Amino acid sequence: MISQNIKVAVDAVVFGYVERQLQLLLIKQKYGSEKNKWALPGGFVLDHEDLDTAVTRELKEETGITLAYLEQLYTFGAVKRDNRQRVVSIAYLGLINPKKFKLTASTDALEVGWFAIDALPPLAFDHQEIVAKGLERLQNKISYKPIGFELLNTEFPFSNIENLYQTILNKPIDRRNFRKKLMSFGILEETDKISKPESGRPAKLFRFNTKKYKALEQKGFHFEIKFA
Amino acid sequence: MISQNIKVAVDAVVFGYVERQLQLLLIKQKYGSEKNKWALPGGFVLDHEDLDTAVTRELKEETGITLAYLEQLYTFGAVKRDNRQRVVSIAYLGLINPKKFKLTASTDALEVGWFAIDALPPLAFDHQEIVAKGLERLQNKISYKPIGFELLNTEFPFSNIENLYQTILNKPIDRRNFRKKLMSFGILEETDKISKPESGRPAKLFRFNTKKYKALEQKGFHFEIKFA
DNA sequence: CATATTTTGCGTTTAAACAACACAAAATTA
DNA sequence: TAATTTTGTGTTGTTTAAACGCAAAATATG
Repeated sequence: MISQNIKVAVDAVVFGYVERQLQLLLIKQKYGSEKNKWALPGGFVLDHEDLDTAVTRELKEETGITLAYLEQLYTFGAVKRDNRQRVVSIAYLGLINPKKFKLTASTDALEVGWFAIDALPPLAFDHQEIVAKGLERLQNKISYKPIGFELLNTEFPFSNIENLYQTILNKPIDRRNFRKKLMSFGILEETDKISKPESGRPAKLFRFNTKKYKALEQKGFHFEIKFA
Repeated sequence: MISQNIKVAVDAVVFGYVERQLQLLLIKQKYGSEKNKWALPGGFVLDHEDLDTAVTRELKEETGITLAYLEQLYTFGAVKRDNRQRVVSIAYLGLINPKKFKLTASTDALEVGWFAIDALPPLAFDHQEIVAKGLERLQNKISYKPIGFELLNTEFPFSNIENLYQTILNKPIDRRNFRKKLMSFGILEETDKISKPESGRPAKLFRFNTKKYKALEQKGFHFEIKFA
């Protein structure tokens, strides 16, 4: 067998959405050459664990969070991306509603925090590039997969999903056409509850019906939202 | 630093298109537990080389081929995907016109060959899964990126690209609508040459204008072909 | 208490894109 | 000379997208 000296790591680009802001989960490095810099949660893969298991474990350890949505993003393997040694990192994209977990820094991390995506601190290694890739994936994917709901409460006023799309895509969309289109899919069900907003008129609460979506998908249905 | 015993490899899912058939490039393993089984070209990454460099090198070494198109596909890292030891493999998707290279097996490969995608031999490791992922990516991507041309000659009759789409998507498409749509983009230019078919009427030869496409893309143009 | 403000919740009209479909002309083969 | 294969256009009805306007329900304001 060949002799090879490459380490394998995983990193997670985890997005949250709070108060009309897209946020990114970061930790402050405790050790290493990039000590005290903010970085993506992640770490080395154990010999006996699968890649997604490794991300899940690291996230739990470093931030206390368990994701609602996780998918492999891209693998970063440039020779000099880490100056200490050769590290190939498999990046994952994760989504979570930040309200569902309290952040708890621990083992490898001094601090943990949510940062507005458009006001990130300087990041360690090539993590800026990884985040860019993650954001790009998210922006593309919400147009053809209903993953945006992972970022919201189970029950939400329609304006929430509408604002979420505008925030993530960073452009205005027509409320009326958006609502018509989304409702036409039949994957949102109306609850009998009403929101109590801080200002303005109360709104019906909706719920994303995962079962219905899966069933439709099975029948060849293809979620897709286009924007003017 | 953590002690870790994982090897990093790359594998290539390389597609070719010949005579209305989608083909896959395979090599017959010379060594190892999967000796004499067919497998994807690939191998271990050297400590000092980037991932895409590694794929390119391995492909050249094992098959003599240099790709026209290459993109990262997905990373496969299940603990037991290789029974000898832990190997994480970054898979790449490649496209080439098989006519452009003569296959030359060498160092690590007993034989090299093109196989019709719907008549593959049993594959080593989890390579079947990797191929499935590659095919899925190809099928999706030709709908929104003009990568199909990488599989054709520089100059080709229109029916070639039309048949290519039907073959890859494995379903019939309406010739008239397809042609109208594709021509409307203005990224195909007509040459003054005429094909000499083996049967039927001669046809104008077209050429994909990469420059024009890149320019349009810059201006926000989005290649997309939908099918009835 | 009346009025302004915010936000919700529809609905219409026009333009563009898609889907479905037919037939004649240019070559080769029989 | 006729049959076969393949090319190369159209047209029309249907669906979807784009661009709009406005009234009602609540809260905030003076």
